[in-house]
Amino acid sequence: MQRRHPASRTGRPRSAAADTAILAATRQALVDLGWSKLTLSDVAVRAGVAKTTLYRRWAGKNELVVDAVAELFDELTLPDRGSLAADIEGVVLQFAAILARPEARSGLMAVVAEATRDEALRERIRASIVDRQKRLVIAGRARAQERGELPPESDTERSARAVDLIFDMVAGSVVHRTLVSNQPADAEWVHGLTRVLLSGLAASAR
Amino acid sequence: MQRRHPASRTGRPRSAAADTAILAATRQALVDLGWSKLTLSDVAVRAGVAKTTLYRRWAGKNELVVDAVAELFDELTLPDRGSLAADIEGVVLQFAAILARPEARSGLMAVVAEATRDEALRERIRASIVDRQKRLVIAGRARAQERGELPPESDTERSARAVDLIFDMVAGSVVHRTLVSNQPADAEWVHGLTRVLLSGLAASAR
DNA sequence: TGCTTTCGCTACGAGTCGTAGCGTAATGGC
DNA sequence: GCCATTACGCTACGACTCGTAGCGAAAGCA
Repeated sequence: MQRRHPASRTGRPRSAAADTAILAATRQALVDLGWSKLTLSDVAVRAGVAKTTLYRRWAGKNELVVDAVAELFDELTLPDRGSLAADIEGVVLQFAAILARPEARSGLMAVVAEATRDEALRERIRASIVDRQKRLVIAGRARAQERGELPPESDTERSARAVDLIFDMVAGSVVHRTLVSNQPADAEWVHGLTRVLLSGLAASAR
Repeated sequence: MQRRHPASRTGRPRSAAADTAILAATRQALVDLGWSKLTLSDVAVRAGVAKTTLYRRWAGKNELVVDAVAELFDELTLPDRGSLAADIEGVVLQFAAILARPEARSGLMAVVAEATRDEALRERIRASIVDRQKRLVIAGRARAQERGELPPESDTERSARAVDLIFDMVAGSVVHRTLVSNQPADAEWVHGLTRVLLSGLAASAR
């Protein structure tokens, strides 16, 4: 994840177990305390390591929480349910389930907020969360094109723009529903979202 | 905005000019310092009031920034451009312009993040920002139904769900595009968003 | 002129931050 | 086995911010 000396072969190696414990402790602290009251001292105690060890590995609270939250989204998979609509509903429901967890809710928005004034942090978020999960949109789109549900797209630039748009729409809608409107992204809501996404407002209203 | 004694007629009245100055100073501090480095002491100096005055009027940083940011969104209007698509594009571009301003970027996401662990703050955000702007969706939908672009809806509950869904999709998409993907919600992007919103993915891809 | 509330100012204890310094532990090279 | 190197645990520290208390002065209203 963060190798400063790619070929550092001498000296005592960093404890991999400490990484795991620290990231887990960070998530638990997010659950118990939330972003604003989370302190690195507290995380260190929970993880059973010294506070200085945290500062040796991460630049600060922002970077630590990004890494801790990023792991949450790695469990996302794209199920094959036979149709584009069903595939979308499946992955969106997984995404919603993650966002329902308190460590994701309080952590994700906070680092995004911090990132508005920190270019390096933005890049870290994009690399370890956003781009990492964009694979789902790409795979789903390709599968739908194979099925004939979406027309094939030869222009790679147009294709990239479409993927970006879909990702912003899907992720943005679920995040806004969950964190701003503060209402559950349950099966019924996801069904409505999928219908609008595929057929548009006029058609989905019948 | 926050009248503790609705009929307090005696004593020295609170300075309305101070409110204006404090909220403006808060926005400027968000521009200069961002959320995390913004302190109430600093805002007090900028506004030319004592720090204690701030604590007499607002419970803390969260509530102050919500009020300061909420004013930004009051300038939103729904232009009548003749078609639903054009109306949507118009209001979304306004929304994007506000979100491009640094005081909105750093303030909005931060208070939303804080609100994940603060029910009262969630309610304050919902009342002074979300529900307040939902009027735009309701008005735009009604106008489209008059034009015949959308079928009329008699069931009020279904109608409310539709409004909520549209609001989450539009606001969420723009916020995600602007703050997470960190790319401009320009005319071309908004055009693509509107097309998917109205016609769906399959149709919009042609 | 009194009564009431707000305002500006100062001072304060409590808590957090990030770092420096030091001795110890765990590797790989020789 | 010994040494160079790096990571670790621990303590202590100055700097900073927080939110509040206490006071006298100011600005309204009767």
